[in-house]
Amino acid sequence: MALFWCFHHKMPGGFTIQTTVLMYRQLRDHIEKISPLTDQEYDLVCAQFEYRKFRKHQYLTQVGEPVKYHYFVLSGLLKLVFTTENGKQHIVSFAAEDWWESDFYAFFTKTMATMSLECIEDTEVLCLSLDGYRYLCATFHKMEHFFLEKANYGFIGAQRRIISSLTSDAKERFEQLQKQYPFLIQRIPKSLIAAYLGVSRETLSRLY
Amino acid sequence: MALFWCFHHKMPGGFTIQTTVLMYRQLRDHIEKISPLTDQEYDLVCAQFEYRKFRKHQYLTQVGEPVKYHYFVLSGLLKLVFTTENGKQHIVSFAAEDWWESDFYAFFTKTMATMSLECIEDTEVLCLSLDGYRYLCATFHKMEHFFLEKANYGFIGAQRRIISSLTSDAKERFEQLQKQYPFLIQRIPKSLIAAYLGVSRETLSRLY
DNA sequence: CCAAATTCGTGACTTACATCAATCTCAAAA
DNA sequence: TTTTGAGATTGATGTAAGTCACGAATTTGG
Repeated sequence: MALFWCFHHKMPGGFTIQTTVLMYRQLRDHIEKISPLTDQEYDLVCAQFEYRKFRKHQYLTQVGEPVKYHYFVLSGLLKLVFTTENGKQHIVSFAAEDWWESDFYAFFTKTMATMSLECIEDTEVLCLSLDGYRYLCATFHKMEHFFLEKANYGFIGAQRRIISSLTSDAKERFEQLQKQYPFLIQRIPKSLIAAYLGVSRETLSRLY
Repeated sequence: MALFWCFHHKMPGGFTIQTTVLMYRQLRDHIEKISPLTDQEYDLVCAQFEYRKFRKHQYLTQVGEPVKYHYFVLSGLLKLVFTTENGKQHIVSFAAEDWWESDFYAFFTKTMATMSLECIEDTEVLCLSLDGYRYLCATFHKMEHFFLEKANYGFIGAQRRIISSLTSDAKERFEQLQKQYPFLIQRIPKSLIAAYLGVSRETLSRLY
């Protein structure tokens, strides 16, 4: 039952009983910004998710392995990383609270991951399997609508980033990031910001 | 009635009566690769679209104006262009047959366009208004599913392009484009390819 | 058909950024 | 305390690609 199945999880403050309620509220609030649901509907929605906790530096998915889940981030911070043959890491995106993240191509097509998903901080997520995703979309028109809205805005965001890389130099791209996600600059080592912006950490360091 | 409303359109060969049937089939075939529809359903779907024809160099939407439509390309070729203050044009994407294109942010939020959508060739499109889009999504779960699939793959494609710009130099990006859309290289002036790849036309010219 | 505009290629020079390497700080571990 | 290691900074040098300039080839429109 959705209301009970992560009862054993310990909160930072030592509370246990509140956990599922928090998860419940956070995901529900998030979904209901787009698609309000009845209690019964949300119970069925919630039942498709599995709570998991990861520690800093742990992998949620690794290159070459299947991508079993689409992740909703409850707390913490993730990076989606593409690594080139020469071993250089490039950050495709970050994911903080209330963001969805996965290697989508691998997830949707059931192929092996080409990107790894790793924790920058200790992170709590809700995992949604492909079957669960399909079940939600097929069963609840509202949920398909929700995911469509998310996908549309995800696409728009990705297109913005493409425009940014086409039109702006390193300094401008950094300023745009700083403006859009100021909290990232604080929480993340500069070398990761550089790997996201597509510049070397030395160059980024010289931009101040 | 969906079957009749662009009867007056002239085909290249001089045929007229076939036009609507072709449009009918092309959009229907396209949608039914994802979501099969009954004849009645498709009639209602089709009724939301408006046929239009544009000539090379014409604008479908211009910067600063509202974006009234989401466009489905029947034939021809479009470019979605972002222009910087210094007047340089950057190509956000191309759209050929069976592609969907628009300034999505402006379209969905009813704000003014930040990108222009222009014809590279004479182009036939089917125009879908925001009301039409919402009607289709709200009325037909299948159509919401169709647009979700499109949006997901659109996002994946945009993310691929981001990865390409993070990891590859001009030559590699060109080769990737050539591999993925070989027909574009033939149909489009190299200067536009360059504006898409994010290199100067001189540099692109020297890559061969 | 010719004139005008596009398109493409190439040389000379400049620039933004990468790379390599050496410090420097600071916090956590031993 | 000393040690370690991650992160940030700074300098010297190399290189991919931008910019400016010119001209040839091709396409387009009147």
